[in-house]
Amino acid sequence: MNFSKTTSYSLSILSYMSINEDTNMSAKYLHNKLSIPYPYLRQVLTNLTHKRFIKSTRGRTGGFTFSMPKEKISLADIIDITDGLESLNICILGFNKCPFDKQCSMHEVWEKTRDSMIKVLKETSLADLTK
Amino acid sequence: MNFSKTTSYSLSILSYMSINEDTNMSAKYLHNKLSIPYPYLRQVLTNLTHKRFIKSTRGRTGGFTFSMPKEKISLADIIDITDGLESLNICILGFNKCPFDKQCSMHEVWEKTRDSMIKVLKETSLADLTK
DNA sequence: ATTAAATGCTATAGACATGTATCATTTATG
DNA sequence: CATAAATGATACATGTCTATAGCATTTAAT
Ligand code: FES
Ligand code: FES
Repeated sequence: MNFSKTTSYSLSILSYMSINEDTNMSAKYLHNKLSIPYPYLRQVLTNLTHKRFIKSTRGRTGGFTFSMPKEKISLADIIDITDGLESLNICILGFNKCPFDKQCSMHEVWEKTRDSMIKVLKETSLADLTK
Repeated sequence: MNFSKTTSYSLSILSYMSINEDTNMSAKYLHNKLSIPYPYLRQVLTNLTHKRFIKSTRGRTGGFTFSMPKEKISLADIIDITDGLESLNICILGFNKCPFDKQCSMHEVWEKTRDSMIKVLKETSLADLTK
């Protein structure tokens, strides 16, 4: 499993932005705050804009703001932009199919974990993070 | 986190071999049984030999056998050959450092999980897998 | 002896995720 | 209007993990 950088960056960005919902933040500003490589950050911001989580303003004082209430954005929603929660539906030891007929030795503990994680991801909104 | 292919293959190979501890198995045979790409499998087998988990016999009827009792090989030992258990010591959401002062929202559930997983990996030996 | 079939060794190729660069367009400011 | 500073869009570079290839060496079988 494990989430891609793009997903991590998306989470960082939106989490950080949710601190000040109504403030317009530029890519440059976010770059300084979050230490994400500037050109990569730009890409991710564009992507988040396309996916309608945030909206952009162009021009000299341009930047990004939320385009929907942060209560309505769950961490799962953000992960679904790129990796998707399905990326958790794999054998943690990396077997596509167990060499035995039964499940691998990590299956039980991993299955429980996965369920807990998905639950948390679905139930946690950006608004919750700042509480 | 998540384990590399090399680690998965190592686990598959040794798990499979542990079914018949005293049988000499060739790379070709294992390739047919485990569907691991032959040249990659060769690499991994060489590596496992260097690390003394198995020993090789060269020549026409050559192959690989365990060089230590399978009761003494834990899954953690195998993972330590390549990725190491330390690969689990990361933020599951991919933050190197939380953008907030506090831990990320997945921290608690992930920490518990990680502990459980490490426990299982350390306590499970190859011998246990065939019970 | 010769051949076939195995491992030892190591260099090279490919695929994919990550990161960079460039130019066009928009808009506030003076 | 001219400039500066922002986003839009997209192509390119880099790095890393995964996979392949090739030749040398060893040994059993004929
Ligand atoms: S078979 Fe490995 S986690 Fe389910
Ligand atoms: S800070 Fe994310 S798992 Fe600990």
